[in-house]
Amino acid sequence: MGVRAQQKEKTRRALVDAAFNQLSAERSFSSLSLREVAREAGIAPTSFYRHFKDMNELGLTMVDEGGLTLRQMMRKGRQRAEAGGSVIRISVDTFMEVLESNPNVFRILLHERSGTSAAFRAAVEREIEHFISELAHYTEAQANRTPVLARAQAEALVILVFNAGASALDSKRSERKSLADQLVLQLRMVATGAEALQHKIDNRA
Amino acid sequence: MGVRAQQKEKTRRALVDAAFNQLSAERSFSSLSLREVAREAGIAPTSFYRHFKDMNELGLTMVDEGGLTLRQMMRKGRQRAEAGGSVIRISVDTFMEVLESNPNVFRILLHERSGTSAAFRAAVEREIEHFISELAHYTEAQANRTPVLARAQAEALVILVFNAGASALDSKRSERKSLADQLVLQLRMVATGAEALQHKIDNRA
DNA sequence: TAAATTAGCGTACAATTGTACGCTCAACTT
DNA sequence: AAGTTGAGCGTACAATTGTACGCTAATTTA
Repeated sequence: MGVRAQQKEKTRRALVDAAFNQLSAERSFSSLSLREVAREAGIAPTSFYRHFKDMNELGLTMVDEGGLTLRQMMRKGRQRAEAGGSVIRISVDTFMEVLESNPNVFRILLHERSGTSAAFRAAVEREIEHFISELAHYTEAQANRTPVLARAQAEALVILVFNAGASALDSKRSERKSLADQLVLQLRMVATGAEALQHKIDNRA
Repeated sequence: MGVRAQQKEKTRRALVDAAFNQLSAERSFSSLSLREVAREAGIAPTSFYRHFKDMNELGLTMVDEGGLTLRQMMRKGRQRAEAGGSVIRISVDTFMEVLESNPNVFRILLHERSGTSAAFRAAVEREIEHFISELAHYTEAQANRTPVLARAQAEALVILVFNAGASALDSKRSERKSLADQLVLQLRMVATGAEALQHKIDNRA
């Protein structure tokens, strides 16, 4: 890569990083301004357009990147689980760790999921869909579920995890432990229920 | 109530209604401007302050009102259920109807739940808490659950319903049916799972 | 009836925003 | 070596925003 392209990439990263940096519990993506982001990235407002068509394009990039980051971290966690132990427990724990180290990555997904841009909502949904189908395939094979059931179960699990994540963002570390416990209980509930429903179907056949 | 107070109340309503009106899939509360709301309500921007300290106060009012509306409609639906039939199925159906007739009421709750104002998030959480505890008490009595279990179950149910509501807002009517079916399946999953976990506890004792 | 209150208005202002336009100059291509 | 490209800049402008301030006129209170 030439010197020029390298520098451009660097600036682009600075923009993305600046935007992620400005996210917080009090600041959503849609409240960021092009000028502020450019300022923090150290370039003139108008130079922003050399990298993104508009703020939306930046945002969608962030969603994609964020989803990828999250999935990678969760996958790493799952490898840890293969050494033995409850998959549910370990997954919840890694999730909570990810949340702690990358709150803004999770924040943008969480917020834009119910945001005002259809494109954003779709992008987030796509990311979540990755989680769901990964999980669905896992349970379909592992627990011998009907595809429909596996899908419904996986979706429920992911939703519950995301929801707990949202609560966790708003709570002190001391409260997070019981939050995680409650989440584990709920996930077991779903897993057990799916198991039972599956048996009912199997016996009927 | 005097003529004066009556007129004031009327204007206040106009403001709240105007704000609800301006909500849409593309427009969240935080993107509304004081001026626009005042314009639609037919008053001067500065007159807004005669009714609310600022936009936040308006928004919190809307969340409270919205939560109340939702609960009332759901309660009405539950009465219908008492005539017989699956509680889950009927609740899901009424929920979907509520969603169709009052999308913006649901929208503000959904959006501000993961919004940028701690006060808003807390207000929404309070409203959701109403749903959860109502439901928890119901199952605790009805199905003889441990309080902890009843609580976890109720929370899971509500979360899943809310989540499906969010999806429903984004889908055409034709897709809503299968969405409702999937939701029912998930709710049964949780109910069945809770039942099983409860038995496990009971037998251990 | 006289005095006090107050909903609503109009004017005004400082901030901030997105972005159009044209320039520069370093990097790249031929 | 000569010519082209394009990242980044500075200036400029029109919109829109929240809100301070003081007035009017109708209702309420005394």
